[in-house]
This record gives sequence, structure tokens and C-alpha cells, in this order.
Amino acid sequence: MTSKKTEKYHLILQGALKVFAENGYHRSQVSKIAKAAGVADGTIYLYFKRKEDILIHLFQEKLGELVNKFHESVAETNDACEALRMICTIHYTELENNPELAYVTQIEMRQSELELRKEIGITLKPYIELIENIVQQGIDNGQFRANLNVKLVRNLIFGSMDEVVTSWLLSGQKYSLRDQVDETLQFFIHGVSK
Amino acid sequence: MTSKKTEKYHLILQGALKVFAENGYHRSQVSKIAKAAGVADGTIYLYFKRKEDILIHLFQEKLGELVNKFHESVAETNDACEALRMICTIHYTELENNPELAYVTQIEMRQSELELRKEIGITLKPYIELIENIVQQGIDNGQFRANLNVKLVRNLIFGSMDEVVTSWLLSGQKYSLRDQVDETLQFFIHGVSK
Amino acid sequence: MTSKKTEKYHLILQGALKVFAENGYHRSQVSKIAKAAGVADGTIYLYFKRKEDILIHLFQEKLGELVNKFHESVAETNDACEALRMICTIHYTELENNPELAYVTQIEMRQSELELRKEIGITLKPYIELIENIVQQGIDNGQFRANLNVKLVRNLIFGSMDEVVTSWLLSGQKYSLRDQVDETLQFFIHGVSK
Amino acid sequence: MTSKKTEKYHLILQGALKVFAENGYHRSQVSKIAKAAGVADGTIYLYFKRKEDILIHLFQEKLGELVNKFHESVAETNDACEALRMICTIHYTELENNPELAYVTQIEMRQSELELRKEIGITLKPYIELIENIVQQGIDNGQFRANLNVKLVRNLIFGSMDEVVTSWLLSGQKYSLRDQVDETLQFFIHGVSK
DNA sequence: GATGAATGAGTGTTCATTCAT
DNA sequence: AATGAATGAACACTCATTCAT
Repeated sequence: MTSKKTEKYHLILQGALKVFAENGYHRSQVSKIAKAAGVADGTIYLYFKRKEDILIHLFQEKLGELVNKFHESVAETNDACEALRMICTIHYTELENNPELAYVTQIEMRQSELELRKEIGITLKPYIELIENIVQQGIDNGQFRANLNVKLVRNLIFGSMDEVVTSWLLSGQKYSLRDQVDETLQFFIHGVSK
Repeated sequence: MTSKKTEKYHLILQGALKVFAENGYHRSQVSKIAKAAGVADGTIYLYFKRKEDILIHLFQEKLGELVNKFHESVAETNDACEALRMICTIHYTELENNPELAYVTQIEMRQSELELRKEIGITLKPYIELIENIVQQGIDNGQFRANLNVKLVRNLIFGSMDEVVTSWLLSGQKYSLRDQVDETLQFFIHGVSK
Repeated sequence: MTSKKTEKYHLILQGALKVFAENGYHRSQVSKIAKAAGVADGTIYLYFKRKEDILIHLFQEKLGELVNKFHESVAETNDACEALRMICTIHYTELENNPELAYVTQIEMRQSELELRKEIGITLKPYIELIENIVQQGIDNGQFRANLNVKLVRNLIFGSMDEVVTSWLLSGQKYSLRDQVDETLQFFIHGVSK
Repeated sequence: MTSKKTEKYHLILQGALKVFAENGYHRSQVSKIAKAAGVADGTIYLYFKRKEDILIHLFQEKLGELVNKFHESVAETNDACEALRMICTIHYTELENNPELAYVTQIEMRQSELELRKEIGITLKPYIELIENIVQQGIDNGQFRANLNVKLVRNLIFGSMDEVVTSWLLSGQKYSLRDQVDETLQFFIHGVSK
């Protein structure tokens, strides 16, 4: 249910996503976002403290939806391998289907000050922790090695997927991202060894 | 022996590294860099076309050194696992020992326009390819699975390490990065499975 | 009645005229013009694309008024000699009464790039053509020689008056400009010969 | 006789004439002039106090030659009409044959500060006075009207020719300047009347 | 709440001039 | 005298943010 108050809020976020994806954060003037959202420049400041705030909220909003999808999909299984597969599938599929979102998360999000990076870290945390829980679950049910450093491994897993997406994006999205799921999973499960 | 001509060039790069690490790229005024380098503002433009150019050269210079170290170390062995270990060791150790460089590569480098990102991609390519070669070598000598997608795997490996470094940096460098080498290698070689 | 929108536009032009006359175009910083106009620096760029634009608009605005006066005065007569007299009278009188405008038209206008000079040429054209028409009229009604090269003669006439104004200005405006009308006319009509 | 000391002086002036004509005064960096002259930047300051100085000297040098030609040609005759014809012929011919010089005198010379304009006025004075003398001579020998205001008339004459040259230049030199001599003279001698 | 005109702080870059060699 | 690397003052322009309506 979207109240009348939040209508403009979402219009602005929608406009910002479009403008950021087209021009990059630093080249996206507030007035351009306002125009894309169909509101006046000043109106933006009724919903956001600063320009940076738009980016943060955009990230939180969009990532929140993603994290929800992750949680929903994983809830259905006790198999850690299967859970990892679902995580990876959603990760690749969702970003492949939303190139604008992909661009903003992979490129623009990183273009921010240290302060903002930490803010983003907080938003990202539930996702990272979800991966951590899956790894822990895999250990607990005997699927994974017991001596895994879960905090390190979750970073390795997230970092891998993250880089694959960025690489795909910078390459010009010339191949299918979701087609990489199987081989990515192979690597997570068995590593490179025979 | 540093020729007189390149002396200021390196002074400026050194100053820029310091200033970028302290303030971030966008908050680093050219005049601040000049001051840190002990030269006049205008002098910078005798050696660099524009501010962005400093970042690119800084990256190329520093990353070039790193890539050389990677190549040298790897040249000594035919064992793909051992080569991966060396790569990871150098990657973690060098950045741990050069926090300023780490900050610039992990945070500031990403703060740049798409155009620059591609420039950086080119500089990074030899490193990525080195990893690819190691993986290929591992396949060839039977250490690794034959059906590995080398281009995907190299991205997974690089992305993993990259994320570990970023995470370490954003955490405030509270733990030892090089101590993560063994477990990182475990993950690369065997994945998570028992 | 000046609409609210154009109010600042005219304030800026007025300020620019003053500042240009006092300091010359190149020594007139935008901030100085803004101050003289009683607006913020940035406001200028809501009404003009760039600094040069102010000069062009100033010229068009002021010259447009002059050209109108020329046209009005000439419309009243069929006598080419009388028309020339009116042209000359207005030319001298108006500039004598507006030393700031005189300074800008005679000195600053010429200080601009070739590109701008052509722009100015376009604005000046109606005036030059008016002179041409008068000459043609004089030929047609038998007052002037039939074999006059009207395009050359209009330049000779305009150039004469223009130089007289510049000379008067550079001399420090020590004598009356309008007092030169009679003798200037004599020269136009009869030349130097007995 | 050119001493070794003045060799570079003339090289610089020659280079400046070329560069000014090609780029205009304000877009002509000192370093560009130095390059065109085949000397080092600093060398220029051994011969000229400031950049503006080059323009002044260039003007004085080139105009000095012109004035000499004027004087020589006029010395041969006592006929004021004939003298005016010679003045006009040389004025148009010389500038038509030296488009670079024409460009600098008609366009660039005007692009200078009031201070410089007065400097130029001084250099131009002998030429203006020469015209004045011719007019006076015409009066004295009964060729011209006795009640002519010589100081005004000289300005009218100079201004006419000056405007014709500028107009020809801005038109892109599409027609012959010297072909305008006869009709210009007609205007000076008889004005426009029948 | 909504507007959008107005603000003014902030900075990369140029280039005339200097001066140690 | 000649060099040319180094200097640093100067400034147009942008754009996030405010606030009177």
C-alpha cells in the first residue's frame, strides 16, 4: 500500500535509478533527477536530506527487495549446496534482468565516499550474513568441511559473484550471466582441484 | 637512478597517493596534491594532462610494480597450486604493507567514471591473465579439472581476493590480511565441500 | 512595464555596461558584474550562457534602440540629404549623451574575437543597410550622382562617423561631438572640393 | 643593416605577426610565438617587456614602413587630389598584399586595452597628420574649400578608408580592395552630390 | 506540501612571467 | 645571451541547497 506521501518518494527513486544508470552519479544533477521524476528540484529535499541520500535510499530499497527474495528462496531448503545455488541464481538473474540496477550497484555505488561505503556495507550485511548462515548450515549438517572460516568464506563467495557481475557489465553484457551459475557453483563446492 | 626530469613526476605521484588516501579522490584538490608534492600547482600540468591523469598514472605505476612481482614469483614454479599460493600471498601481503595503496586501489579507483574504469581494466588485465594462465597450466598438468571455464574461474579467484581486501580495509584493518592466505587457498583448491 | 522575469536580465545588462565602461571587457570579472547588478554570480548564468553572451546582448539591446531611433527619424523625410543629416545627428548625439555606451561600442566591442565580431556585424547590418537605402534614395530622386557604388559609399559614410566618435572618445571627450554634424554633412555631400 | 642583436628581435616580430594573424592576440600564447620564431620562451623577454609590447612594436615597425611609403609617394606632388589618390592607393594596396598585416592592424590592434589603444594612436599620428597636411595643402592652393575643418576632415578620410578595409577583411577578402580606390577618391573629392 | 528562482561556495586549468643554469 | 622548467595568480562556470511564495 503506497500512501500519497510516499508516491513522490518512489517517483524520485525511480527517476534517480534511471538517471544514475544513464549518466553516473557525479554527472547526475539533482535537477535532472527532478525532471525525470516529474517533480520540482526543491521537492526532492522534502524527501531526502542530500543528494547522497537518494543513492543510499535507492540502494536500501532495491537491495532490500533482493535480500527478501534471497531469504524466501533459501527458506525452502535445508541443503546448503542447493541454497548456494539459489543465492547465485537469484544474484545473477536479478541483475541480468535489471541492467539499470546492476549498473548502479556495481559501478555507481562504488563511486561514493568512504562514509557512504560503510552505509552501503550495513545495507549489504543481511545478504552477507545470509551467505554466512548457509555456509554454517553446510558445516553443521556435514556437507561442508568443519574447519571452514565462515566469515572468510562468505566474503570469498560474495566477492566472486560480485566480480563476475562487474566483469559481465564492463564487457558490455555480451553473454548470459545466469549461464554462469553452474560453473560458479562447481567452483564454490569443489574448488579447482580434480 | 632517478633522472631529474622524472623526479617531480614521482614526487607528484607520491604526494597524490598520500592525499588521495587521506581525503579520497574527489576531496583532493589539485592544489593540495601540489602542496604535498612540494611543487607549484601549475607544475602538475607539466607532467599530467589533468587531475584524472594522476590517478591513472598512479594506478599504472603502482600496479605495474605489483604485476612484476607476481610474474617474478610465479616464474619459479610449475606447480599451479603453488603459483596460486604465491599470487594470493603477494596480493594480501603487499596491500597489507601499503595501506595507502590499498585504500587507493580498493576504494578510490572505483570512484571513477566508467571511462576511467575501463582504463583501469586495461592495466589490470595482465594480472587477470596471469591468473588465467595459472589456471590453464593447472588444467594442462592435470592438477585441476579439465572442464574448468578458465575465464570464469579467473574472475572468481580475483573477485574473491579483491573482496577480502576491501572487507579488511572497511573493517578498519583490525586483523592480519596475510593470515587469510591459507584458508583462501583451501577454498580455491577444494571449495567448500568435504 | 517590466515583467519580473526580465527585471534581473536588465539589471545585469545595466551592471555590465557600467563595469565594462569602467574596466574594459577583459578586466571585468563576472563577479564584479554580478555585484554591480545586485545579484549573485550564479544568477547571471540563468540569463546568459556565458560572459561573452552579456556583451552580445548588451550590444544588441542598445544598438537595437539606436537603430529604431534612426528608422523613426528617417521615416519622416524623402530628402536624402536631410536623412543623412538626421542619421549623423543621432549617431553623434546619442553617443555623446551616453559615454558609457560609446565606450563599449567603440572600444570594447572591437576587443572581441573574430567570431564575436561577425555576430556584431549582423546586429550592425540594419544600420548599415539604412545608410545604403538613403544613398540609393538620393540616387533615385536625382539628389546624388547616379554612378555611386552604394555599398562602398555606405561603408565610407559609416566609417567616417565611426572614426570621428572613436577619435573624440580617445581624446577624452574634450569637445562637442554634435557640433561636428554640419561639417561632417558638408563632407558627405560635397566632399572636399570647391 | 641588421646587427646580430636585432636578428632575434625581428624573428620574434615575424613569428608574432604570423601567430597573431592565425589565432588572434588573446589566443596567441607567448610560447606559441616563441616556437614560431624559433627561440625559447624566455628569450622573448630579453627583447620585449611584456606580451603586449610585442604587439606595440609590431605595429610601430610595420606601420612605420607604411608611413614611410606614404611620405615618399606624396613628396613627389603638389596636387592635393593626386596626393590623396596616392595615399588611398597605398593604403588599400599594401593591406591587400599583406593580409596578415591587415588582419593584425584592423582586428587584433583593436582588441587591446585602452592604454594600448592610446599607444597605437601615437604611432598612427604621423599618418593622420600626413592626411591633415594634404588637406591643408589643398586648401592653400585653392583646390579645396577654405572653410574645411582639417582635423575633422582628416578623421573622416582616415575613418572611411579604415572601415572599407575592415569590411573587406570581414567579408573574407572576396573582392579587390585596390579596385575601390577610384570610387573612394570620387567620394572624398566630390562627396555624394551631383 | 510543492515550487523553481536565486544563491554563492568551490576548483581545475591556463599561461604570462621569472630565474637558475 | 639564451634557455625552458617552474611558478602561482587569476577566473569563469557549475550545481547542491535554500526559501519566499
